[in-house]
Amino acid sequence: MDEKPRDRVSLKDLANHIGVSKTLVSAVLNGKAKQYRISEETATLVKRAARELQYSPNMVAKGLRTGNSQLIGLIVTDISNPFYSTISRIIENKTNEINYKVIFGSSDESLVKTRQLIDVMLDKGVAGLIIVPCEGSQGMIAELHKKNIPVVLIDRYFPELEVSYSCLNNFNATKQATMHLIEQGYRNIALISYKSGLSNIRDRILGYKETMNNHELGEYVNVKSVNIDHPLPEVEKALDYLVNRKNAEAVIFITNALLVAGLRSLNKLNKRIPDDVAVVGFYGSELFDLYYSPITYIKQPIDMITEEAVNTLIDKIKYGENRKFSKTFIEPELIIQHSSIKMDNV
Amino acid sequence: MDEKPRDRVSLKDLANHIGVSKTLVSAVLNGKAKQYRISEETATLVKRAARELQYSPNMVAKGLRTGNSQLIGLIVTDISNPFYSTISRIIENKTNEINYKVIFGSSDESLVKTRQLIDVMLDKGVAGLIIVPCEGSQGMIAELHKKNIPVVLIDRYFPELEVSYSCLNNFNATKQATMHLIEQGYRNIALISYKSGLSNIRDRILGYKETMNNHELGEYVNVKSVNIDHPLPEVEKALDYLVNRKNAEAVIFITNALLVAGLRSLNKLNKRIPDDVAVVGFYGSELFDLYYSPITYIKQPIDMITEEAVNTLIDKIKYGENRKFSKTFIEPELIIQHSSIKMDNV
DNA sequence: CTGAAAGCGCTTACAG
DNA sequence: CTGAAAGCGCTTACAG
Repeated sequence: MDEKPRDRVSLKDLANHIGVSKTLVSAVLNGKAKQYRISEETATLVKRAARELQYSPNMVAKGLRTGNSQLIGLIVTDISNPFYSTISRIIENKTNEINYKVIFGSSDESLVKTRQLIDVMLDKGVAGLIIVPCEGSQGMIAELHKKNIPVVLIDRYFPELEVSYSCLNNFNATKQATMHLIEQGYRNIALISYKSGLSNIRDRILGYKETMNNHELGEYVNVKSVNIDHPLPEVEKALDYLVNRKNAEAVIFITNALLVAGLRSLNKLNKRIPDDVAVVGFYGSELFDLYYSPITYIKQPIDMITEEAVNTLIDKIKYGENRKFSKTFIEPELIIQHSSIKMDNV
Repeated sequence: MDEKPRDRVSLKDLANHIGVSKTLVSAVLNGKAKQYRISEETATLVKRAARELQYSPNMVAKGLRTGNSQLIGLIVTDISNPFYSTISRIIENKTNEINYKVIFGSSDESLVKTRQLIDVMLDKGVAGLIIVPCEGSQGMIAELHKKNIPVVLIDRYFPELEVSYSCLNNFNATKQATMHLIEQGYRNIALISYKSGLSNIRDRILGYKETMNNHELGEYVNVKSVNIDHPLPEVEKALDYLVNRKNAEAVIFITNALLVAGLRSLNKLNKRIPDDVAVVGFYGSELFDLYYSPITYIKQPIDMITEEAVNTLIDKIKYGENRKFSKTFIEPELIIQHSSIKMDNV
């Protein structure tokens, strides 16, 4: 109950200690000594005292006065998901360079949570936001943009919005994967996806479909979309149907979680990879390299995607270029391993 | 360059709009209407206006005035590490309930970075800190505690410090693992560890050694400690030595990263699990269940460890109980799978 | 070259 | 029941 004060020394303390005004100290410490034509000696005096008394400015007060909080808000789907925690780490590194800190929140794909997160982050005075937008959040995003709050989307975008974003080229991702399987000699190629209207999912499906059609394999196009919350049972059912009934020779899983569910299911169905069915995954843990059949997967250059997003946001914050609309698609890379190699060819 | 103002309505705006004082509005909105004996009608009037004008308080200003930032600082080793990102998520959930946000930082086991992170977090006015302390950081931690800043350690602790912490019972973790292997009939059991003086590593080694000694297997005690930065080559060398030269029948890997390196190495050395060598891991990804020999591992109840840490911190913040010293060890759980079963027994 | 004053948006004694 | 005033720790015109 008795909260002892944390005896930090304030600007005032420091000024009193030296016997000058707060204005002076503030100017010196903010590197404006020259601009204010403050004498060398006074400046060094102030700097030394600041060091000796271990003065460090109260950023809250500074933020209130200048309107600059040096804080960035990050809203992801779930920080405990390795993909998003990797993004977080890269954002941390990039923003640390310019002395910003990031506060984060997980939306769990919920509109309500997204709204709450945006609100409190704004209340905390974030200078800008990096958001992995959930389905149906275009209204909120547009609103932010209209209020002239710096915001950039990552991982997903809304084509109808002129809000900057940085994403994987998801269309090319599944195009590459499908091409690779076709080149291997597979014809009956299926794809397992989520029920979702998000841009990344949509583009991944599109890349697959168009590639199939362009190779006159339209008759084999087969997309099974499962529930995002508990994919396992539905993935199992879908695979049973695709492999046992439709004779699918290869399956593309368009997220990491779907791949995990897929591998479990294929084991259960007693299907060997790639002998019974070839597999291509997405993103992927290094652990898939240790699998009995190392998994071919689409690699996302997360660092490039994220760095682009951060750079864009910083530009907006620093130069107020919120009207500048930048869209970035980073190209994927297909890592070919054992799981997608047609054994007949070997 | 022309930064448009973000036209948020302030307390003053709101007060002027209704035609009352800021004091009044502030009191009502903070639920102190009764305390200040403000009439029902005025109160409802204020509340309605607040809603209509979409007033939301500037937490920065509020924080400056009250000294309460509603911000918690979290310092982990690396936010992109799944173990720490899971911790982050749990902290997020717990703190959201009481309207706190968390700002995070990764120390990379570096004292310099830890120091920097602590400093800026303090500058940002965090109400308290949750820290995974790196080796040699006891000085900084002690300093924080002396300054009466609420801090609780997680995952690791310093026995010489009276600073609250919440950790796994690491001693029992390896004790359980070792016991299990002994019960299976293994005698020549080795352990692979990091070169580190951190409490969690130390306790894990201790649990193994004591258990071995208590079963008169002291002659087999064999701890190989590798460099934390690039474990793979050293793990491979260690395993070659342990298995091929010392005839180790079972190996305990005391972190997730070591296990991954271990599995890679055993593949390379053409050793089958558990036929040639039994394996027990730590923490563990769900992907290990999919391995050709599903891995036995020590499970950390991360949620319990983390929730305890958060609760402790919140108590300190709310009730100023920084003198209360709480140490918590959460018991591990051994998940027994295929990799540690002695085939002779089957 | 240096300082007094106002103000960022709040809360909190205090007065009436 | 309500409001004027001071102050949290800063920065920034402005005056000298």
